[in-house]
Amino acid sequence: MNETRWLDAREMAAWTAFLDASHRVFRSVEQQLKDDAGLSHPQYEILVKLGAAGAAGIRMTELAESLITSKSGLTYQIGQLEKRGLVTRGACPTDVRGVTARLTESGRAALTEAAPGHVARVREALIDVLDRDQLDTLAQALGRVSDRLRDG
Amino acid sequence: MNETRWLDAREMAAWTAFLDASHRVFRSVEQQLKDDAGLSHPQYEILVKLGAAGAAGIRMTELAESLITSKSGLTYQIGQLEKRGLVTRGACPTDVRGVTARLTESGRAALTEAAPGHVARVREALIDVLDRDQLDTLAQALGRVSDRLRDG
DNA sequence: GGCTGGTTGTTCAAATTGGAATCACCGGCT
DNA sequence: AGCCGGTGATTCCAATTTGAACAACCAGCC
Repeated sequence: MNETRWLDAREMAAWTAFLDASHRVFRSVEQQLKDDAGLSHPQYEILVKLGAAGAAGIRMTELAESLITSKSGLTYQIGQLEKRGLVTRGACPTDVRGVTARLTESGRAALTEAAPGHVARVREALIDVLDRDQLDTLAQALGRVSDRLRDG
Repeated sequence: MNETRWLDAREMAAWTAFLDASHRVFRSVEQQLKDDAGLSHPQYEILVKLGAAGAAGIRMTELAESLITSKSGLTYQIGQLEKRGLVTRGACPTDVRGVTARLTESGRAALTEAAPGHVARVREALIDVLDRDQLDTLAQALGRVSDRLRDG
């Protein structure tokens, strides 16, 4: 049983800033999307991924992993979006069990409509607050963090 | 209506890394706490704040703000922790309406027990993955982001 | 062919969350 | 003292989240 290596001032500052900023940024983004587009952030992210996937759509499991959410949670949200006509479910060509989600025309329109306000808020909350070097360091550092956790 | 300033590659990289790392780090931390201490991350954060507050305790509203959560959510979680005997509610000396939450002995013990494993996971997921400069930049950049959102 | 371990997506129950409504109280003002 | 807008905390409700259980199916191997 090793002795605990507590966080020093520098490390604690980084951790609390990360915690605090994450909570605040997500809260801010959530608010904007809800108010201006009637979408939750998870829902918006689904639309973005589906938008990028094109006509072929994406498998549920793959989508869940890319969104870093649970499969059951995704099933629920896709259900919600399907009810609103923004998304359709289709059979997967290569696997009978598989389900592919696709954006409808209406869904693509909703995304197009929601995107500008969302980007503006992301700039306001995070991007435009940082300078070029900070952006690069952030991308590199947190990219590394993500990669480690994805593999580990 | 201004034209939308979309995110360029650098900005998009920072945003997606931030999104991705946040989801993954929180998920990892949540998992560790649940498995090893039977606490959710929000609950652990409550214990930490109460631990820092000492015998005087903290007012509910102040605690909610410092945790960046809703008041109703905090009421619920404090209720859960109270059931387990980790926290007590007391009257506020200066305001009859006020409620101050305090850590019990048992709560302090639970915190002491949970802390090492939690810190280890935070290191593993975030801190030890970064070098000194990255930590400093992260703290400075995200600190700035937090401050802006807190005031705005 | 038939078995077996792993995968896919959904369903289920339980826990959590946030916002609106509510009730009691504070503090300044008349 | 009495009024009034604002604050503190809880309650209530609807929406969401997660993991476990489940049923159907894939793929490699005997």
